[in-house]
Amino acid sequence: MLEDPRITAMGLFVEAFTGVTARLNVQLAEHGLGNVDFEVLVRLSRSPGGELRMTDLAAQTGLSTSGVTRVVDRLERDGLATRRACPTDRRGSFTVVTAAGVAKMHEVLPDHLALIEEWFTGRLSPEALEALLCSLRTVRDAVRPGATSGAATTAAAA
Amino acid sequence: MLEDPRITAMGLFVEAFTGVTARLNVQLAEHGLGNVDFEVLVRLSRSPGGELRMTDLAAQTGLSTSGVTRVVDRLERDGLATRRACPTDRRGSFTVVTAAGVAKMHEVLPDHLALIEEWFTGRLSPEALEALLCSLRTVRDAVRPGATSGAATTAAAA
DNA sequence: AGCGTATATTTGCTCCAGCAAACATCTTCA
DNA sequence: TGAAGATGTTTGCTGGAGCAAATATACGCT
Repeated sequence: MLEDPRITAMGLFVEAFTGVTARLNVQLAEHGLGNVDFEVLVRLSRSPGGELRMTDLAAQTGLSTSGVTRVVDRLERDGLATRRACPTDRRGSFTVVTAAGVAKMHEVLPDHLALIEEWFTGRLSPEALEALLCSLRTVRDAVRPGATSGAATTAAAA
Repeated sequence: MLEDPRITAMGLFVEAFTGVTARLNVQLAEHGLGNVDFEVLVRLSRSPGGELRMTDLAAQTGLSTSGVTRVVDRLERDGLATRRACPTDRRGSFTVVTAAGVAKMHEVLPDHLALIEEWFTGRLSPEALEALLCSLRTVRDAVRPGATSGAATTAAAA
């Protein structure tokens, strides 16, 4: 049972994924960012107005709401984002990426993209990559029903 | 730059992987296991004699050595593994899976395999799965040079 | 208007993992 | 033999993330 092909498949998934992210995290750490912080900044930067509700961030990232609170605390401490009160619902907050946050993205992204290519996308033929992404999309859609944050992602990919 | 296909590809990788592992972790948690604990138990169970050096566990799992110390502490506390002094090198320890540990595996694995199939392997056609695994193997080999723990894994897959 | 429930965010507490230092033992080489 | 350095494991400390409770606000119904 321990040699079941499903275990093997999952093991490969784990090793490939953790291996790639470990490489990327090294670079992010050099810029003083954790992977979570980076993901949040990317999502903010992609959003119209550069802002998102805390709740939406939680849904998109898969963090708990308290997790989001603390990520945004860090970003705010480092001047990369700010909170803005929601005008129509006084319970809510927007997180807004600052100019410094945008600048940080421009500083980090080129190398980041190069690393993704070096360790992931560039290792596969265009056809293999296309097939891989298609399969990953299938799995993602199964496993993350509400993640229509991916709507933007998916649209961009199409 | 934020819409770069490489970002999109990586995003898909992240979402698919974290989505699947989140599903699996729910089940493991029901049995009182963290994903790390489970991985260690699997690797021990697969090894001849059901034992591995702490250092080898660290290399195979990607944990730090102190991380391994504490995982094994937990397993030992729960009776699922034991330490055995290395007879030829008094600095070293083996971690040995106990009968209870093996029993736990037999208790957990069937459902675990079913979940892998439900959320991952079963979502793809056999050809697509084969292609996916091939690509993942390519990436894994690039990104984890020494991970010849995968030797066992790879051999089993072949 | 006013009560009860639902929703958005934060805070307190706890667990888990990494790093660096401590410690024990081994190895090498003079 | 006996130091100096290498290697295997554990320990102290810190930061990050989740859960559940606290807080603030909104909404619905009478």
